Amino acid sequence: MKAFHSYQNPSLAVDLVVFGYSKQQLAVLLLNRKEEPFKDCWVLPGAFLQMEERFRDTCSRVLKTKLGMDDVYMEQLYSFDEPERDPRGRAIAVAYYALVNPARVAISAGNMANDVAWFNIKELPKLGFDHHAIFEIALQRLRSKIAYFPVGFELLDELFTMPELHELYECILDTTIDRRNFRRKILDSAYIINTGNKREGAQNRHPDLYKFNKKLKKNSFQINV
Amino acid sequence: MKAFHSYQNPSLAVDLVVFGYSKQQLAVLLLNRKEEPFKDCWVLPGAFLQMEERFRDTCSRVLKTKLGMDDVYMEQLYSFDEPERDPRGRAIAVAYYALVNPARVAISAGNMANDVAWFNIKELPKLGFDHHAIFEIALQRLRSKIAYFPVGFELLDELFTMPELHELYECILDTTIDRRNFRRKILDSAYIINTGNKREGAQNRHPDLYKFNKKLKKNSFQINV
DNA sequence: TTATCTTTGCGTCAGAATAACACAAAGCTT
DNA sequence: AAGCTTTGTGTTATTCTGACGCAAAGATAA
Repeated sequence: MKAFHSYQNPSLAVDLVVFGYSKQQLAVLLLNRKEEPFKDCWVLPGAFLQMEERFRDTCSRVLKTKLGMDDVYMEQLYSFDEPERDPRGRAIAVAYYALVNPARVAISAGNMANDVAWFNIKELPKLGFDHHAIFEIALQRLRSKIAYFPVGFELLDELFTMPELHELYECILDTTIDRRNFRRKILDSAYIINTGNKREGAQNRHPDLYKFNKKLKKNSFQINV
Repeated sequence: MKAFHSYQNPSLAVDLVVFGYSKQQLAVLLLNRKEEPFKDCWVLPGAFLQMEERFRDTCSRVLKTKLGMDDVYMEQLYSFDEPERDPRGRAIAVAYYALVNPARVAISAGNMANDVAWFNIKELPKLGFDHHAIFEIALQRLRSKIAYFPVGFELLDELFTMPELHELYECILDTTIDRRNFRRKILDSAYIINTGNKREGAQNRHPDLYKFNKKLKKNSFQINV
């Protein structure tokens, strides 16, 4: 990262909006910057592209170093090019969003201290650079995507119950959805499969455990908001 | 464009998929390359980012020089980073798609000769670089977008008839749509306004002339394929 | 002028999809 | 065993959709 300013071409970085769902809350992973500019500000994790590295590889590298994670679902979001977005000079950012299950993530001890943290999306701090705009677009994309395509299970355990999936949707879409109508739509789409087992130790009636159906019957459904 | 290879950062270009609709055909604008690599191949128009230039500005510059056009509807599509996509070296392309009304376009005389041309999307030549992949993604995006959001009028004259809009949809979605059901859906969405005038000189019954409604009642509709 | 044809505008109707809601079974607590 | 909460499974009224009929407007030809 020695020559940040290339005189010919803008610098090229990847910024990541990492969503995690835990305890009925949607959270995003932020990093506390230790350098100027935006020292001590919270920002999205990111990195400059290395030679011969693809966007996806850069993302994986960040996820591995910051979170110790492999095999994360991610999708390209948008490329940001406002000339003033980085006070150091012209910098292009290709934004990706990722979905992870925080339960499976071991944030490395070194970072755990206080420079990496999950924030509830409704209680975000002020973010450095243009990262708030990036976050907003990511949230918007996640919301529209989850309404018609099965990405929700990326945020849940391998086995999950119908109420858990239902709560996830209500949380992400920030609305109430009729439990019974939701159930019908999801089951009709064959997006999930009933394993026949039940979640033991639940509070009252033990709900059925489902898993994601890798071969979808329909390739889409529609949860209206 | 002197230093194509920046040793630190990949070169950064914009590629444009320009769609035009004319004579009941959807066409895309291609350029015949005069230099290596891919000399004499058809490619998407594009340009390298200049200092302090934003993606959108680069697009406008290309549209202005190649087509003599201003004020074109465009939208960012995706950023391409395959290391092998440009044989000269690492090159990132930010792809945009644009919608124009060819009737309003005067391709400048110099280019008109034989290096810029419209191609029906069903009769595309072999394209240089990874431009076929870019085109495919653009077409896919246009199709999904037009099915739920009013972008079609960008391809038509300011005043248009219901049969014209209907044909546009059938052409882009590459399917047949019941004329009467289409009419109902579009009118229900309040996406267009009946001007009260009729297209004179039409073959038989003179159809009503509509215009785009800038203040939409509903912000979406759904034309199913 | 009248008959005929094509195109366009408007309406109907059966079936599907949806929203709102009732109810019972399963598992806790007392 | 009674009462509570949670979960699974209906039911019903309404809306939406797809398939289609029909008449008005304009052109053409007898």
